Amino acid sequence: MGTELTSDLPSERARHVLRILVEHYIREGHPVGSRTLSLTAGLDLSPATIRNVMADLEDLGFIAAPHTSAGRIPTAKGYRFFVDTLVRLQPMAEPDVVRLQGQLEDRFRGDAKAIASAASSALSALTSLAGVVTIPRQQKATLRHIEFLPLSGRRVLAILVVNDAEVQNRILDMDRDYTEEELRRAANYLNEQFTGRDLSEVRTRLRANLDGTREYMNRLMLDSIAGHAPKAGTESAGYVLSGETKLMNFQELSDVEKIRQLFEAFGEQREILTLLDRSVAAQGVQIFIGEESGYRILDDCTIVTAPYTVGDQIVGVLGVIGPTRMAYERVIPIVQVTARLLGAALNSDLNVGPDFGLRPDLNSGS
Amino acid sequence: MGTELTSDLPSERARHVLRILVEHYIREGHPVGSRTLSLTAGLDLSPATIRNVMADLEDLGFIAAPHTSAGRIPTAKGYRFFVDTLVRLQPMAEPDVVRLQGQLEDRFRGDAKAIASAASSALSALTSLAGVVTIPRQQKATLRHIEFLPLSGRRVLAILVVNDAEVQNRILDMDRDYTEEELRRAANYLNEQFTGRDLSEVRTRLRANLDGTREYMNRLMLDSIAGHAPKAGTESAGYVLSGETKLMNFQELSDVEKIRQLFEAFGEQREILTLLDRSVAAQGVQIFIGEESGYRILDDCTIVTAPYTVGDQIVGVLGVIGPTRMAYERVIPIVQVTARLLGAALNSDLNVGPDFGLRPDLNSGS
DNA sequence: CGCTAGCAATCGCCCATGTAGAGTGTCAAG
DNA sequence: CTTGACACTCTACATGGGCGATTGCTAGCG
Repeated sequence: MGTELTSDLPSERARHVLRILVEHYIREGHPVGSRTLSLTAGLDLSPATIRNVMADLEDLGFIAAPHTSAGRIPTAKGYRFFVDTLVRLQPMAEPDVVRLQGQLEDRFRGDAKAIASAASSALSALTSLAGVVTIPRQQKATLRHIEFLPLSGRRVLAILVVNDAEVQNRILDMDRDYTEEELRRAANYLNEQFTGRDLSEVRTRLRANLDGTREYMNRLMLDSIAGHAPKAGTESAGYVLSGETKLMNFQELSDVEKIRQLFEAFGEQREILTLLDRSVAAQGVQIFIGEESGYRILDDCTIVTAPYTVGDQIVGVLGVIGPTRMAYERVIPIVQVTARLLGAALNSDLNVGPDFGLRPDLNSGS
Repeated sequence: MGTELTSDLPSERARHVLRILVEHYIREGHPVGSRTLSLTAGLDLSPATIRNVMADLEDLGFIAAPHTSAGRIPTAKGYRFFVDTLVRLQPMAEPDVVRLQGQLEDRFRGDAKAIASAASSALSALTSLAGVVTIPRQQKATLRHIEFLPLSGRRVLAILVVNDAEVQNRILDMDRDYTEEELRRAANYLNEQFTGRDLSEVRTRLRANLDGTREYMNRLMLDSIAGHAPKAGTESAGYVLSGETKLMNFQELSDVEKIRQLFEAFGEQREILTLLDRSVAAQGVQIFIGEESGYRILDDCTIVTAPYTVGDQIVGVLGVIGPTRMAYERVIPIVQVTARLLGAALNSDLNVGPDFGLRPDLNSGS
C-alpha cells in the first residue's frame, strides 16, 4: 500500500534484473526463468529473491508470463523502459559505416528513388530486418532545363530537368490549345530567367508576375513546376521496402495469417506511411513498440525510425520493421547512422549538381 | 503385360473418372475417394470398380495417394493431361470482359509500366491468384522529340519523347566533351529528320550514315536511341507482380518456409523472368504445372502465361501464379482474354499517339 | 528486515495409447 | 467385367500419464 507512490519506477536492483532479462530474451528467444537470471545476473542472489523482484516487475507491467510456470518475457512497456533507460547502445563497427557510406554515395546523381532504394537495402542487410525509406521530398530542386510539347486535347507535356540529371515529366490539362511557338517562347523564358534557381523560388517569382501580362502563359508555367515531387506516370510518392521476407524468419511471426496481413499492409502503403509520418515531427530516432503503433497488425512488431535531412530540412524518414524482440542495441545506432549518411549523400548530390549546371569544366576543357 | 502397349493412354472411362476426380479435387481440396467418385461420376459404378480404375490411373502416374487410405489427388502429370485434353473451358463472363477492357484502356497514354501494372492487378483480382505482367518492350516506338544536355565528366543526358507522351532519359558516357552548340545541332538534326519515325528506323538510317562525316556525332546520336526500353534510373526492365499475398491463403502453401522462398524468388525476379521468357516462343496460353517449371520453389505452383502482341510483334508476357490446384477452366480464359485486351490497349495507344504527334486539331482550332 | 531454502502446485510439452473413420486392395461370386 | 464383402492400413483426434521447468508461498536464518 504505502509503496504505491514509489512503485511507478522499479528499484535499482529491479532495473538491473530487467535489463538482464530483456537482453537474455532478445538473445535467446525463450522465456527467462528465475534460475537463469540468478546465474547470469551477476548479483549473487538466489532464485527465490529474483522471483520476488520479478513479481514486482510483473506488477508494474514490465514483464509477463506467457503461461504459468514458463519464465517471463518483456511486455511492450518493458521494452519501452528498456530502450528508454536501460539499453547500452553498441556503436556501429567502423568498417560497416564506411561500406554503408560507399553504398549511398555516387552513381545516384539525382535519382531520389534509387538512392532511397539503396538505403533501404542497406538497412535490411545490416539489421536482418525489413528496411523502409520514404522517397525524399526534394526540398531543394534547382531548375536545369525545361521543355514543353503540345499534346492533343488541350494537354501539354512538360519535361523538366532538375538537379543535374533528374528528369521529371507531367501532363498538364490546360483550358485552351497552345501553338508550338507559344510553348517554345514559354520554355525559352523559363530557361533564360531561371536556370540554376530553386524551383520554389521560381514558383514565388512567377506568382509575383501573375497580375502582369500574359497570365495565361503564367498559368502554364506555374503548373509545370507545381508540386514538383512525383514523376508523372510512376507510382506516386511512397516508400521503398526491402527485405520483407526476412520477417518470415521470426518465430513470433510464423503464423501465415499474421504474415499475410502484414504483407497486405505493406502493399497498401497507407498505414505504414502515416506511421512513418508521425516521426517526421520528432528529431532523432523514434521507436514504436508493439501496440504503441496503434495498428493491430503491428502488435508484435517494432518500428525504429529516424528522419533524415538535407541542410536543416527534413526530407524523409527511414527505419526498420521487425519483431518486438529485436537487437535494439545494434539496430538503433544503425538507423541513426543511416539517416545521417543518407542525408549527407543527398546533400552532396545537391551541392555538386548546380555546379555541373554551370558546367565550369566545359569552358576550360575541350 | 499385354496391356502395356495401350496403357500409355487411359481408357475412355478412366478419362472420365480422372476428369471428375480433378474437378472435384480442385473444388474441394480434399483427396477424393472411390466412394465419392462412385456417387458423383454419373457412371453408375460401384466404389470397387472405381477403385480398379483408380489403380490403373495411379499406375499411369496421373494420380497419387498422399498416404494409404486417403483418396487420391492429381499429380502434375494428371493436371497436365487434364488441361491438355479434359478441361472444359469456361469463357469469361461478358460484363467482366467489358470491365477489364475499361481498366486497360484510357489514362495510360504511353506509360508502359502503368498499364502493365493495371493488367497485373486485374489478373489478380479476377483469379484470386498472383498476377504478373512483364513490362512491354516498345517494339514500335516513334520518335517525338529529342534533347541533349551536357553533364560533367564527358557525360551527356539524353531525353527523348516517344509515342505521344512517354519520356525516357539516359546518361551517355562519351569519349570526349561536347559543347552546348554541338549538342543543340545534333538534337535539331534528329528532330528535323526523324520526328514521327520509328526508333528502329532511325537507328538503321543513322547506321547507314556511319561512314560519312561527323561520325563522332553519329556515335552520340546512336547511343541516345540504342536499347530504348528501360528508363535510365528506374529499376530496369522486369515485371509487375500483384496480389502475391493472395497466395498465402492456400493450404498447400501454408508453410511459412515455402512462402518465404517463394517471395524471395519474386524479389529476385531472375528465375521468374526466365520462366516467363520461355513462353515468348509459344503462341497462346502456356502452362507450367508443378515440377514442369524446373524450379524447386515452384513445385506446388502452376504458372499460366500468354504472350501479348502489338500488331503481330510479341512485346511481353503476362500470366498468373497460383497453386497447382487452381480453377484452370476459369483461369485459362482469363489469361487468354487479358493478353488479347492488353495487346489491343497498347495498340490503340500507338495508333493514336502518332496522330497526336501531327497535331491535326491545332491548325484548325484556336 | 531482507534474503534464502524448501515445498507444493501449476502448466506446457512429449509420448504412448486407444478409437473412430475413411479408404484401399483383393478375392470370390455373379 | 462388375460387385459386395472383408481385412488391412493409416490419419486424425482425444485421452492420460510422466517429466521438467518455474512459480508463489512460507518458515527460518542472519
